[in-house]
Amino acid sequence: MNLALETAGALPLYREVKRLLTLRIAAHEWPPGTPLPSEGKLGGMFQVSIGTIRKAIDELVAERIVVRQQGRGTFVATHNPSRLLFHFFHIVPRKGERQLPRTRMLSFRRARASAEEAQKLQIASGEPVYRIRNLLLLADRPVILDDLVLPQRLFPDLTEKIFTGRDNTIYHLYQTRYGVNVLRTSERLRATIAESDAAKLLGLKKGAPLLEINRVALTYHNAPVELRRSLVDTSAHEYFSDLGKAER
Amino acid sequence: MNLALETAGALPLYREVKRLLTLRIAAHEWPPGTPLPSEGKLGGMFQVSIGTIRKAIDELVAERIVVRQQGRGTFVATHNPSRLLFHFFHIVPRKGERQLPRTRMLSFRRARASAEEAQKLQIASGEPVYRIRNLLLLADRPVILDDLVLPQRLFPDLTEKIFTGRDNTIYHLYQTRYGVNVLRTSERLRATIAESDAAKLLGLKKGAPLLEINRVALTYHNAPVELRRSLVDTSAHEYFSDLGKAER
DNA sequence: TAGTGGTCTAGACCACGTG
DNA sequence: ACGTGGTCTAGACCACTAC
Repeated sequence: MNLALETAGALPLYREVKRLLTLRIAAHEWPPGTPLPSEGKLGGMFQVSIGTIRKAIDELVAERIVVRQQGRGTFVATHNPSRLLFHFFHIVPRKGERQLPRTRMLSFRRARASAEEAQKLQIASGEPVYRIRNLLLLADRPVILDDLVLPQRLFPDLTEKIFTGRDNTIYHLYQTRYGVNVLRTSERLRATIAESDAAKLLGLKKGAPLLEINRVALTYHNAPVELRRSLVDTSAHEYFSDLGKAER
Repeated sequence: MNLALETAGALPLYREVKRLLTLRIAAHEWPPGTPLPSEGKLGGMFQVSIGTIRKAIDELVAERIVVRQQGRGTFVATHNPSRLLFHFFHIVPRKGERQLPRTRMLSFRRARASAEEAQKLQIASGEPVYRIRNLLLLADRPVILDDLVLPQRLFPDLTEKIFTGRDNTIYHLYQTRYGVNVLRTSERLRATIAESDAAKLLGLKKGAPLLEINRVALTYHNAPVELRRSLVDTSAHEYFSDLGKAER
């Protein structure tokens, strides 16, 4: 009964429902933290059975776009500290419990995207970007040096003050102030050697080994929204990767 | 209608079906590569509806224990090269297509598990293990130095000859000869510095940066079956991690 | 043509959270 | 008590594979 849908071209009904739901979530019709209409109501809206709605939402749950809570409803995912800790922050102590870092901004500049950055961010070469350098502390010791590149277009009025003033995570800021919801990341890691400036900031000798992480953060429809290069002192911490648990 | 199941203790029916299927797969009732009975037949065997069977198999598919093929059947997963390449081998060229490595064994020894190894492998300290050192080549150049630790109990008659003689991947050998099916891995990464022996084997200067990967390979019920420490020359290669696509 | 998995429906009942 | 998601069922039809 795809009365209201029809637009589909050989796409299974539940995929079409999923596509429409994702579009409306991305358009902030239901902002992060708010509940979707109940499954029954969605079935009425789209003129499909509740089973089809459930199958569509099943996939949104698997992609962490929404979160189900029995007895309460289905909610658009938000950037709370625990989500950040488990899905986006992979640096853990070699011994002991994982913890969230404190951030200290070192610099905030406006610049233009290099050809390589533009390609990775899927913007035009030379488009305005922010370049931000942060030092991340774990247990009050500097462990990570982050260099971020953000398209100015996505974060129009971002200032050093706004960035520093937040009392929550960076991705929470992107989400609440700019409606940019980071859903997943793609990372490439390699070993490198501390240059003099990184060594100084991390309290290491020049030539010490560092873990370099090049990250692209992605939002709905896998659109890139942030580049991040992290240099990590792995003398007391590690990068944790629990792959294959159930990806797609 | 849980006539034949009953054993469940507040466990949803489809989870109980999944548990029983996993047990029987792990017991090699249906070896890797063979099809399960059809969904209809399984429904009859367990006295549940086909929808419940499908939900159980859905989760087995998500965990890559089985693979569905429309029109053919549902098959127990096997270690073919493409599966290895995409799920278990994360080293990719910084530029260019990913490729499978060639392996050259450097040493094969029988030894006893250290306390730390025993703990990670969930065996008794001092239990017999194999220690194997391999050099992995990509595009005919040495890139990875692997040190493996395997419990002898799981691989009773393993010899250097068997290990070297295989013309397939290591995990394929575990599976076909010993019925040990590696399903997922848990890895911890850090940056380190090449010692003299590693440097020599990888064709690097002593003190060059290396990516160190400590892996635990897991089979059904998350039982550990192999420890592996890899040292990777990341001057021309990287570790690729596409996290958050849809894990659980 | 027969058998397999893939989609979709409709309805019953359970478990949980809130008032 | 009510509304939410969670489980389970039964049956129809479609799409693909093999013979």
